Amino acid sequence: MRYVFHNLLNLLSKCLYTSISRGILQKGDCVGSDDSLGAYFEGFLNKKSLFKNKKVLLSNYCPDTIEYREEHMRSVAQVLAPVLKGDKPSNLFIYGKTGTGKTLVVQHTRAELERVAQARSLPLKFVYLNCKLKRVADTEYRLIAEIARHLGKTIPPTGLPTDEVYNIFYRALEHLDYVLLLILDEVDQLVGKAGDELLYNLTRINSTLEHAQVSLVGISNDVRFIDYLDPRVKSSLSEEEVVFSPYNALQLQGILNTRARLAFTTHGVGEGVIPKCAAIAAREHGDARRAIELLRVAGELAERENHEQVTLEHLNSAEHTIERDRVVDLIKTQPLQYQATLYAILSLSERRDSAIFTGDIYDYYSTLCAHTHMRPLTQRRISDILAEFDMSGVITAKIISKGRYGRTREVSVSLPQKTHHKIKQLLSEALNLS
DNA sequence: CGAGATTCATGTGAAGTATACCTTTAGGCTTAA
DNA sequence: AAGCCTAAAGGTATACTTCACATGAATCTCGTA
Repeated sequence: MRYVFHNLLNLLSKCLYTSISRGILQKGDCVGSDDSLGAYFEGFLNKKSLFKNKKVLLSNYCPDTIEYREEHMRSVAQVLAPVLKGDKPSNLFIYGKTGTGKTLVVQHTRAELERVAQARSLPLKFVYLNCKLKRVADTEYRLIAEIARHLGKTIPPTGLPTDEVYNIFYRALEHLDYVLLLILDEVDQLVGKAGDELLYNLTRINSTLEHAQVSLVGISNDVRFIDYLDPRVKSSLSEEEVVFSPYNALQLQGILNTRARLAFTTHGVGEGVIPKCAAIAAREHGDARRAIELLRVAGELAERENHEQVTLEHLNSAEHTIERDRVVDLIKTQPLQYQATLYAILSLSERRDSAIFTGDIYDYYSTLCAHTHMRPLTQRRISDILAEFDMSGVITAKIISKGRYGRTREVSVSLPQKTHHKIKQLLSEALNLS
């Protein structure tokens, strides 16, 4: 009971936070005294909005048709279709860089299947999980527990033996008597942390189940990921494969145009904004999600400044805001010790131009801990934390040997200067530094 | 001069520990017959 | 006697620590030309 409550609280604070970072509530938005507040709201309501329908530009929006992905849709649908006849479809594996429409295509197919299945009351159940989410689905126990929760079981966050969780999961499945389609987004992250035994277990489930059937849909950003797997897992997981290639600038433009038409008022978007937006995203390996986000943030900026149109300037400032928001989101949710480590790295990196090594970071971190009366973690642990930051892309760490002078990680921050400052400030607040 | 040994600072794996949480069980208390 | 509550016992996952060994190129050493 207590942890249910806890989860709820967590969820609430997350919601609040995301609305702030998305610019729905702006920290600086408050106006003068209470008297003027009413007037402000009136004005806000009367103000003509640039947006016709902003939802279209949010990252969780699912369009009716997905442009330039018809073939992929068809392949995915082909693989999953047998589910409608109550057969177990082949396991499916999907690769592609971020923002190439993988998740979108899968979600879309899933929604369609669900619709058809519901209309004919077919025994079909989907579970979609993003394995990257920290403290949700990043270990074997948590993943299985999370799936079981989707099947209507309550599982404590810790305390049960893992086999027991498996058993609960099996029983829930048998009970359901369904075909279960398990969609694991960003599996590479999971396997990196929890090993591939977990996937092996999942692929083997069917042989122990009598009534229910499970099919896996794995989604990965890393194309080489499949090579690291145990051959047994590899062969059964990728019975079918679909590869998503990045969008080119022209396609991005097409996508943006469609969305913009839905989202903005007729003359809401200025000349050349969309091509520029597409160009920026194409430069970053054709990430459509970013392109759309960019457009949205630019629109929000324009609106806040009471502009009639989104202009190129808005686009430019949006580019900075976005990168920051992404990293801020990531960092805000990190545990305190991680934040302290990152703060140490940032401080060191602005203090000097030469490379930073693990030892320096640890020294700085230690004094930082002494300052804030935190119990410092050991160097061993910091080493692991650095490796994790490297994985998530906030820093770049390369293990180098300095010969006589030992072996270490050569760390550099992969953030633009402007972001760098903001983040550091944010961290110093979080750490209660003055 | 060059091959091999040495060295340093830290990477990395394995095992151990603390903490938070779970279920089960046993004992004590209350209640109703 | 049955039912309920509580605390203790016994168990697990996770984050972290401790211990011990692995790494790999710059540097040192020493034999040789």
